[in-house]
Amino acid sequence: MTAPLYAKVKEHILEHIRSGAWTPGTRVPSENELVEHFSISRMTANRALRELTADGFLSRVPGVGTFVKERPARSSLLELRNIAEEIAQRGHVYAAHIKKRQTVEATPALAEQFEMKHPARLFYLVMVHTENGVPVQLEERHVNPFAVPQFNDQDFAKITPTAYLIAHQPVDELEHTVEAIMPTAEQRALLDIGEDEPCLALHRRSWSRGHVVTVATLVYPASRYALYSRYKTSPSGTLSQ
Amino acid sequence: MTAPLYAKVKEHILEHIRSGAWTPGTRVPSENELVEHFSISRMTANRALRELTADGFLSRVPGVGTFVKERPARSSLLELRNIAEEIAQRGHVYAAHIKKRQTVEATPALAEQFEMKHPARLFYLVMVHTENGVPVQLEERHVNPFAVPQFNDQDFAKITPTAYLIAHQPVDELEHTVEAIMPTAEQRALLDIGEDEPCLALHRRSWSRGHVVTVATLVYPASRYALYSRYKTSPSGTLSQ
DNA sequence: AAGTGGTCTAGACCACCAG
DNA sequence: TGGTGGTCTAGACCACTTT
Repeated sequence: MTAPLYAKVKEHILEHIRSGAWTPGTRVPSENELVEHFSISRMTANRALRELTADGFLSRVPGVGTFVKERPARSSLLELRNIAEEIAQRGHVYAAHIKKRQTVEATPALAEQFEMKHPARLFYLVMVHTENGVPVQLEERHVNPFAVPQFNDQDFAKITPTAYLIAHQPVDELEHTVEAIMPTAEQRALLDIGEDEPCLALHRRSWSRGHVVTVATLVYPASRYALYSRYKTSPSGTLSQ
Repeated sequence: MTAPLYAKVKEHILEHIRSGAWTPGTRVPSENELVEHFSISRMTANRALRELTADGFLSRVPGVGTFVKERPARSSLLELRNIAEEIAQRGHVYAAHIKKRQTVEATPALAEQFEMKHPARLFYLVMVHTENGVPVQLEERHVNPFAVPQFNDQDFAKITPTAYLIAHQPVDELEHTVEAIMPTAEQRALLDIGEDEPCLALHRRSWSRGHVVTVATLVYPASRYALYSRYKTSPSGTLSQ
């Protein structure tokens, strides 16, 4: 029932990082110090520190010590990740600001994106996600009300649209397009960036049970965000095309 | 100099998986069997199996055994695609222009990217890929000569660096970072674009057998290229996190 | 009952870095 | 020289599954 010792040690260290008590660069307790403090063997302390290092939270230097790692702002391209959690994982403060929330008539272009035969009404949402008060993502999203009727009733200060959609509709298929753009004046204002800063635009469509559920454009200021992915290929290695 | 015992055990198991001798579902040797076979302690065998499990190669069932994992349906925005084939598929004319081809001393930053303990010499290549005569990709690449000694002898007008590397080194792991940038004057000149055009920069590192083989930056003019992916999720659907 | 993985201990030797 | 991480050993107890 009770968690393994190495897990307790990991959690102890993670709490200090998440709370901000141990900032990047801070030296964390050495293996021997953990042995004393928790009355555990060195192998157990070693496992805790080694796994946190593999997870990217710490970096170790033989003969010197173990330190809290600087965590770059990166997001996985392979997964639908909840930006609120991602920011919280970095120990930073997340906040959401809703800018628009309407029901709109689909334009022909939108109807095509939603694979609709006849134009219909769509939920429309514009919000800005901030990390420590700095805008890092502008989200512009249309949602098919037939797929997720309750979508517009949610409090998106409490649950992000992505999290809500994941929880309520199984994602069967995903489409992503990434491009570099120069933001429009309106986008610049919402993200609070200068005139010459390019942005990354991530366009996402997701399907559930054969129907397009949502079409979203996520705009990231170049100076504040990069998309990241890392993965191991299968041993059989059918990676190349 | 010689590799740690747990690493040797991992490599031993990975070779059987890579070669196809142990297919998904196959039971791998138990900890006690590895203890006998390699004359190691159980903790060392345990570490090897535990790390391979964390890496996604194995799955363990207490009281039953350890098994080769089914390859997860893994698709990516960023598969390794051969740009020459991609352009040919569109029925357009592909051409490559080599701009630089040198052997350079690794800077400290590069040595770190290559996970080298001591700086060493690297192959360095800069080339421009064109579609119907228009530059669409600027490729700046460093290659670890220990991993691919013949790399610099190739004729990259006939085979792209990506295609050559795929053919000669199994890619075990890939890391991608995508960001929006304003190109430098040199990049602008090579890509023949105007002053105000942002670009997409795709940074790629690839590993083979635990070593970094190559570090590449691919720069795409925003007006001429976007990254695209579409895929179905696996039936088990562990997509969201 | 025998085998499996999951965890943990109390030592040990080594290479490395600091003062 | 003492502290650090990196590795390894030879035991141990436990919960669990299979036979």
